[in-house]
Amino acid sequence: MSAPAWKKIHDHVLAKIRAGRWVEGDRVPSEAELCERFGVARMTVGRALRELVAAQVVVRVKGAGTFVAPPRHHATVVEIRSIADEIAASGRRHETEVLLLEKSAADAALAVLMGVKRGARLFHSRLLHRDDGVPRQLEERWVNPALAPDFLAQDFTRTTPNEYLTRAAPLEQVEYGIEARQPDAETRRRLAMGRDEPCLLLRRRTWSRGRVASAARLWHPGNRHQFTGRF
Amino acid sequence: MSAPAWKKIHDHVLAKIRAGRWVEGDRVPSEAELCERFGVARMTVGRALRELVAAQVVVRVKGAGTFVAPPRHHATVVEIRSIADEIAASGRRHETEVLLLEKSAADAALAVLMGVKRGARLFHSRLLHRDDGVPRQLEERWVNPALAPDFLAQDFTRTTPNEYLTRAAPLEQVEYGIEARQPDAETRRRLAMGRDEPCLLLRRRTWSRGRVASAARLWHPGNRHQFTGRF
DNA sequence: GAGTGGTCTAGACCACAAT
DNA sequence: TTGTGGTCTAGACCACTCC
Repeated sequence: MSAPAWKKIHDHVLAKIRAGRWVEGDRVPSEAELCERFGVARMTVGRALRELVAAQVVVRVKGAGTFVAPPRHHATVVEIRSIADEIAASGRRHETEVLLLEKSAADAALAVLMGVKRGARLFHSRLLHRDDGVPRQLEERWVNPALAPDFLAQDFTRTTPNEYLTRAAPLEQVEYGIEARQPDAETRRRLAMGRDEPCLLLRRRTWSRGRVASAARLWHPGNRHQFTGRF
Repeated sequence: MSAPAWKKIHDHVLAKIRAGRWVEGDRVPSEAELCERFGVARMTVGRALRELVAAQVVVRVKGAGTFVAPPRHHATVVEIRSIADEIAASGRRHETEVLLLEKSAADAALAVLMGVKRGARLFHSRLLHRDDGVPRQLEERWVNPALAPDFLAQDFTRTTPNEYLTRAAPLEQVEYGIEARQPDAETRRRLAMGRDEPCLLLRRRTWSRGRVASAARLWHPGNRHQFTGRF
């Protein structure tokens, strides 16, 4: 029925700080003081305070004490799931049309993007994702054959590049950018977009074993797609 | 010099899982087994495993055991910092121009957005953020006076609404959406944008003490702004 | 030197799951 | 019934900070 002792201490300290009774830089009672105040062992108090450190509510300095941390950085964290997951989670039907799946050679720009030599062989795919039949994402992707040799053999109407690459090349690092862009005529046509409608573009590069595994551009119709969430 | 015992156990288990030696659903050795294996007390093993739970690497079931968690959802996580922080972090100069700072009354749409009655009093601001003199963000914001009564008295050339609101109304929940949009003529002019250039729009609502504290629309020129990052 | 946090031990009692 | 994790105690040693 009742909460664990460490949780009570945790909540007690958190409440004081949230209520503004203790503010940034103030010293929080020491472990010894809290032990006496709550009648518990030091390990129990330690656990409570460790959880507050993890939550960035306090900072602890060995030999000095425990202090209220600066108010948390007020950043918005946006989680972008794969289009297939997102559509499936909404209970709608996800379909993929493979527009292109081929070998290609790196031109100057691609060579820089993929970290390979000019003329190096790359895999290249262009997929159209539909949501209950409505175009929702045009995915253009280049893949390093050394890291994902079976890329061209995948059936992307049944799996997604994302899923295959996650299995084939363990993810080490991701770089991304979100922009608003006017699409070219081909993209506009594929996504069935109106004349002045802009695209929401997500660029993403992934690294595996120290090399660029994949570079993708995900184009979304501006009036039919948003990256959303709450927390 | 040497890492704490709990950290060694933590890393040992993590390495096994990362290497694929133990996969989703596999049973991880019990606390008792790890105690013997590493020659430590149970509390020490417990701490190692608790950290792995926090990292969503394992799940623990009382009475049953510790198991490898499903591989983490392969989503892209985008962190959007406040424009002032972002510019300052780049070592450039951030300036704010206050275009508007006033009381207003909620129309039908705003009443729904802010969760107040039609005609209720709201605070309204429109700020232009510049990056070394170049317009980078047009911020339009409505604020619930009950939660941030001193909003109109702030000097937003010195602080930001974000900073003030963080102090005044402790953040409970955030809802956001990112879209690509054509700006209206006024926005295009303020952001010094070209004719066909789209905007990257971030909408955000924040809750405090169970009520909507603030609703904002942050407009960014599509060719001068991206949400970027890597991890 | 006194106070503080970081870590660790060797027990213990409990709730719960599998058998 | 046995094994599991969740919690807790009453000590301990150490490294560090502040005075």
